[in-house]
Amino acid sequence: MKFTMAEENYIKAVYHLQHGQEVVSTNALSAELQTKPASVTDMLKKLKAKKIISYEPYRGVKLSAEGRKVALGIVRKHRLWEYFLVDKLQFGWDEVHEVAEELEHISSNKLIDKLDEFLGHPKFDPHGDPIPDSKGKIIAQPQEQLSGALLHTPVQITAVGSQSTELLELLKHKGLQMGTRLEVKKVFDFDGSLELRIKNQQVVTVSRELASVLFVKSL
Amino acid sequence: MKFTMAEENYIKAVYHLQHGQEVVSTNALSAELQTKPASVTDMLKKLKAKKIISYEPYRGVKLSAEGRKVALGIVRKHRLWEYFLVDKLQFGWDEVHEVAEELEHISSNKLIDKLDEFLGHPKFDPHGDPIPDSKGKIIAQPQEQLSGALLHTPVQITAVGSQSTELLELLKHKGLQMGTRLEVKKVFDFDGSLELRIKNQQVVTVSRELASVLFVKSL
DNA sequence: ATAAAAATTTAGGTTTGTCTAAAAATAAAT
DNA sequence: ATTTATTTTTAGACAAACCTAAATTTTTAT
Repeated sequence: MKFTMAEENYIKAVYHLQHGQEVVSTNALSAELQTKPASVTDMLKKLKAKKIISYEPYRGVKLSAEGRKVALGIVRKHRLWEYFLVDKLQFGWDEVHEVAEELEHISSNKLIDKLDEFLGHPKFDPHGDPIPDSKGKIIAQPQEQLSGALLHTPVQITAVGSQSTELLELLKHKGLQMGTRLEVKKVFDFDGSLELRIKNQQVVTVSRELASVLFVKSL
Repeated sequence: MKFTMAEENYIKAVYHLQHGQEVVSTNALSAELQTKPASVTDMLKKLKAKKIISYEPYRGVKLSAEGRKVALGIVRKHRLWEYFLVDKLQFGWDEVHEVAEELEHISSNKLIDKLDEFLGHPKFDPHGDPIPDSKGKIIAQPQEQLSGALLHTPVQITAVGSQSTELLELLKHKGLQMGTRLEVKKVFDFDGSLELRIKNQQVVTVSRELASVLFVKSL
């Protein structure tokens, strides 16, 4: 089955918002896609007719098995293109998201499989998110939040929870990126902020909000 | 100024059809774009309002200076992507056109300039067509038609006049491709067909129609 | 120079994806 | 358990890009 760009964007949005949630609300989609709730309702009807989602009025929406497959295909394209942009074209990891939003809609499967091969079948994109393989298989990462890390224990940043330019700008400013090694020096209970030491050098403070979207693994 | 995909396709079509011609007709665009003449008229009005073309009802259309710049930008993208597909992803030169038709609409200028650099600033695409540089400068190739080549004079294929799958399929079948060396052995006045010897080996016959869309340079 | 043919434009519709405003359903609060 | 607030859906419109059918202009042929 073929999909328009708009349909693909809705499918991808449902996929992302479904993480953890049982169903996704109309308003959540409206916010994610920057459209009005009424427009979301229209599209949900259309996707339901195509059996991509299951949806009952007022009851929220979730992807069907077929829909999940489609979503994983789009996510695969998005992340492979991001890897390409950073690894081959020397883009900064914080400036690839928007371009990949366009590239992910190029339809050729042959293209994406050849790209995958050219890149050496990478397993993670530049933000640390796993790349689904050509069959839609995706490595489930045991995402450990920085906010839950032990004190004085060296960890490494493996993923960030969003690709908003605002977040990426903040990380850049603080000198944090994928693979950065650090340890938590202090936790302030008042506001949940953390004091980190990066590579045994600079000390930076991160807010509770920031710490909750940074994922790490112990070293 | 920004353009929709449909607008870009019209601009590119006018550019291609304008080659040699003073103005381009509505019907020519309709045929090229596989749409009805009435649809073409609608779009011409729109592009005229945007000052991309000059157009008077019933009088045909041509690109404005601005329109030419836009067209060259699209052509540049198309040909760089084709080069990428063949050179990096190992696509056959006859299977890249359709994918490039999609990729040429990706908007990021940074992307295309980085891609250009990554590819080593190629001057010609896999079909032998020149690639405009980032300023819109394009090498005018002195396109010598095979149908006008001298007998028994070694020449090399430098370009093909169209990217239709039909043409590319035929070339593949005959064992002809970019860079193929050959010489014309005989010209049949009856139907304008040519007998060629490829690399001093096989002998193939090509029709007048085919010979007129193959471009060569003397060796 | 007219009549016939071809090309082009106009007029009026359709589909996709969006919107606003109003109605209906669900959830929250007193 | 009502009332109030929030969420969601319906109804009706709009722009983009296409279509068909009919009218108009230009070109070609007699």
